[in-house]
Amino acid sequence: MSFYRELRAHFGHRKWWPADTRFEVCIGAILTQNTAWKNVAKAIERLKDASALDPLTIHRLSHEELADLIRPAGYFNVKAGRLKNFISHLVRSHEGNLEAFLSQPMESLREELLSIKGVGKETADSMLLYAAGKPIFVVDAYTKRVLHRHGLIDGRADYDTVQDLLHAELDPDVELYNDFHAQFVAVGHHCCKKKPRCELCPLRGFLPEFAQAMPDGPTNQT
DNA sequence: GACCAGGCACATC
DNA sequence: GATGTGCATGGT
Repeated sequence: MSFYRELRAHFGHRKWWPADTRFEVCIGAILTQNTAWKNVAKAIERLKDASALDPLTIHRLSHEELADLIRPAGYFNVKAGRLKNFISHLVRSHEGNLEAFLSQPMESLREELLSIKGVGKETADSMLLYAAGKPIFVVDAYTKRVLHRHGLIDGRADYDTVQDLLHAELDPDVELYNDFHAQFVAVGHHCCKKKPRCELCPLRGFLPEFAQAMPDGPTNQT
């Protein structure tokens, strides 16, 4: 869709997610819940420095040790529990083998992820798209804010509504979903933060008239 | 010193 | 089912 083309032309390919391994993507997805990525990066760095960025090592750490390592990411007690929940599930159901866990079909994998306490829709979908390479669109605060600021969704639209809209508009293409979501984050950082429509916004052409055309418009041709 | 940042589970009505 | 609250650090 042209909305994506504008962003892509402005920001270039974003090459997401910022992580070296699939496991790091999963850990980052939990740590970034309601938290600035800068703080998450610090926490991940601390895990790396402690040689603790792998399932079995984290599984063996005490709650206190893990919480202390991820302290910079905030909510460290909550998140230590959530990381433990995720890894306990991985160890119990797949002997700690993340590749095996992620290689199952998307539907059952999503259901399994959502059954883990501390993994909600956004966290599950981030893991599905960016760690497992499944074609599912990640809806986060940036996605909603940018779409809302440009008149494409209602401000109170819930997760499923926004995701359904994107799925209906776009071909189920992992590369597209990957980079498109990253573009939302880029424009969210860049200029969609406080001002509804800033002068520099690469999407400034997409205002109400486009919004009206969106629901049933043929916007998914590349 | 407020206010915000790539959520989620749980309590309450 | 909708709405409110706790969780916490670090940057602006």
